[in-house]
Amino acid sequence: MARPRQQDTKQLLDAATQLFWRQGYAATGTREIELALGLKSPAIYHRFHSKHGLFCASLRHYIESVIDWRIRHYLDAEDALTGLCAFFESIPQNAKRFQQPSSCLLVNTSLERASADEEIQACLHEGTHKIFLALRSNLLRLQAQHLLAPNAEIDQLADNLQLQLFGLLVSSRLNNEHHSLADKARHIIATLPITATTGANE
Amino acid sequence: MARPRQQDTKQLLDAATQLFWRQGYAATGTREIELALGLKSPAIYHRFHSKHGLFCASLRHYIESVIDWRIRHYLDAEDALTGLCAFFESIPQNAKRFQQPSSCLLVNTSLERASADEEIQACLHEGTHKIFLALRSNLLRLQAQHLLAPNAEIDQLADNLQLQLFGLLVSSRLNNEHHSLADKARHIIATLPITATTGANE
DNA sequence: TCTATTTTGTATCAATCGATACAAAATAGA
DNA sequence: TCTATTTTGTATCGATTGATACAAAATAGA
Repeated sequence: MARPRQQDTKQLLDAATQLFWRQGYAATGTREIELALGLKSPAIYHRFHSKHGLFCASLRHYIESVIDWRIRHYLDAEDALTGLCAFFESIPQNAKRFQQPSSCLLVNTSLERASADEEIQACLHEGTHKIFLALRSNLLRLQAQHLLAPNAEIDQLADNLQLQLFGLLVSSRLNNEHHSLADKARHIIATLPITATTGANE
Repeated sequence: MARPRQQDTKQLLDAATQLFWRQGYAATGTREIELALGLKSPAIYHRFHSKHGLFCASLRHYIESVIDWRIRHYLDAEDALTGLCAFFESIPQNAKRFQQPSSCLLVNTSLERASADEEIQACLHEGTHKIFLALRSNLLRLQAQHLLAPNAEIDQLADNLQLQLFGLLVSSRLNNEHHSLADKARHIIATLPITATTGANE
């Protein structure tokens, strides 16, 4: 009943997300978006209303693809401890593999837009809360396996792991090599209050 | 021998730094800069050559004013432990006092400009290295006072404290209130490998 | 007082910004 | 085949971007 779309929405959001992730919101112009998406601006505005709308859709897409994948693949992995370690170690690994350290779109956005509107803030809150819950759930599983002290304060610990995660992501964009990213990630894992090591790590 | 300046460079850089700190580089326009500095653009360009030049000067000014002041006032304080605690606690305190959590210009910039030019990268590296050295020096003093385990790996510890500092600054712009900023700061301090408490904290 | 020097404001530049009016293109159902 | 519906491209909008040519303003030294 209508002309078919040349590119489906997923393809478009993949490209837009990459762009915003690398360059930020303000530094990314509409002409550049046209090139990356392979569509002229009227077609883009027809689907997303505005640059702001495209950005919000990209944020949501980032959470549903990148964040959710990382949670499923690492933090929710069958072996909780191995998964948690791999979660942190994947950051220096990715920075090395893809050369260009792209940090995390949520972290980048939260620092770029101090006075961000409510829609963006809601996205950021949703994404970071998902990470917090996944870390928390992972730690609870560790505790159930008696790998974590039974009196450990899981919520505080999860919150602090997220803090260190953010720090690691910031560091990944500074190529401050007094200590390598991998060392930083290793230190985060090494200082976890693990009571015994029956599993994979060390 | 010449017309005197209406505003000295320090005043100008104070204003410009505030602006870039709050809004980032790309989102800050020249008209807005004119208003904040109280000078028309030709006068600004006469002194700083370009927006990029003004930004670099602001970065350096930020390091020499904000960063150096915080190091001197907190990390280099006579009582090393009290100073270190106050250093981390000042972040939630400032976020509360000034309402608008402005994070840190170095952290903001490192995330905004992935492909930043060498001049900016050099500023970022200098600033973050200063912080690292100050943390390291503080920890060495703690160790000399036998407040830290004699076998503690100071360099790794300082690096990790900087990581957590970055995380705290990111969190200060997300008003993620699952745990308050103050709780996060308190947790950082509480997990320091302090061997004894002769001094101020707890 | 006059001149050399520096700082500042007026006015404006081309380029790009985000966004849109409008019509051509491309399909599904009648 | 024709029509209703949706997607896309051409062309372009006014506004704003970073930046500059030029002259007026304001001092110090001669």
